[in-house]
Amino acid sequence: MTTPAPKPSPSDALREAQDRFIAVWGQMAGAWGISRTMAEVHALLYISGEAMCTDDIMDRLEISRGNASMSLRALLDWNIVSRVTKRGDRKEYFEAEQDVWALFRAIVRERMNREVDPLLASLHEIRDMTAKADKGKGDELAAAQRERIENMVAFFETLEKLGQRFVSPSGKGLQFAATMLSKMPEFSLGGGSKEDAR
Amino acid sequence: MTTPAPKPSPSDALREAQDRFIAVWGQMAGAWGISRTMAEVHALLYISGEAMCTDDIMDRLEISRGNASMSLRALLDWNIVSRVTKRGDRKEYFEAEQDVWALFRAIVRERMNREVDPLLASLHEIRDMTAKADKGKGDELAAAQRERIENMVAFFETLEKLGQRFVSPSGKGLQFAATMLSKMPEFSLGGGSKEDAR
DNA sequence: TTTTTCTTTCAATCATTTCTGAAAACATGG
DNA sequence: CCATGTTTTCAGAAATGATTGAAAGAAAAA
Repeated sequence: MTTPAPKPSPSDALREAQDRFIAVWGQMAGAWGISRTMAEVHALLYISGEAMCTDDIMDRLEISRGNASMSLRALLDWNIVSRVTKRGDRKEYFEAEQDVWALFRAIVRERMNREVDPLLASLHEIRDMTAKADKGKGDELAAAQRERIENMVAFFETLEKLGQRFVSPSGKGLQFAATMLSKMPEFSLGGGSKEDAR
Repeated sequence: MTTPAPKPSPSDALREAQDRFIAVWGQMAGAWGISRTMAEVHALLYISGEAMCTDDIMDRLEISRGNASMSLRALLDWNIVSRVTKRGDRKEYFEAEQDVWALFRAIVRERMNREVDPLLASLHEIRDMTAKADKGKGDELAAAQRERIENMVAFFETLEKLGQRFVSPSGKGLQFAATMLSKMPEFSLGGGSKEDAR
């Protein structure tokens, strides 16, 4: 026999739950900024918890070899999935990060690099362009526009720093802070006089 | 003369900066989960700081009337842009929220409603499916899968609560916390023994 | 080296999303 | 009521993005 100890296959109920999970995760693809299939591959690897090879994935998700290969490659780029090799087996296997917080740290890290950093760079340039126009002469419009950009820059600089915190090794600290913050019953800081729920 | 006090038009430099801003913001569209044009319309309204009518926007962005109308409607749905009317003018004008933090609170609010809430609902169902399969008998696979979903659920419940905080009127508090957190030189909480950068 | 097994690439195809433009709907003033 | 100015809708066109499949590339085994 070729498979002396075949991996135990999940019961039907389990597999059905997996399928739901994969579908749901696939729908969120847009939110993570990745393609549907990529998300589905990740979902499969995460929920099954085991290392799978390209063919396993192709079969289970009914996608082409090319698609599977490209999706896996992209997931590797995102540092969300890693390669593993099995002794005496030529194929490559893939497994997903199992720590949920680590997973989201990786996602945040990538999105910071791909989106926030370039945005911030552009915003700085735009601020300089506007500031130049504002130079000296009291141009109402220029001054106001400059302020609007300034505000935007300030926001993203805060976001950037927060992101770095979350992503860095001390990110565990932020994780802790987030958990606390989400659990605390209520708190108020500084200014609020009358607060009304919208 | 029909326009006795025409609005002062921005200098070329200013307008060029606006164009850059619009383009950059348009590229971020994917990140906010809206279409490119929608983002550009918002960018234009934000950076110009003034209320504009549909034709102004069509002309400036070179888009069709239909597109402008649909984008504006969507921006209104997101509570990111509001209608204003000018006395003695039949047209409708639109202006963007100018408070950057309020803008992002609105975005977070929408995304929570559209994405996180449904996801969490599905996740709960999936957890129950898996839990049922795990019922009683000590099925290794089921137990492990159940735990993976449990972790995911826990993460999104934390996210959900954090989001509610940020979005709620007391969100100003979180804004404050975020600003502090991003400025603080360094801090450590709880466990960290040896932390290493990856 | 040659064969075998597995992986990657990419042009063509397919699917989805976005945009247009013209028509319909709506509103206001005469 | 009609005329006029304005906004919305929506079927089809265009653009963009995802997927396939077959061929080329790599790497190990024979």
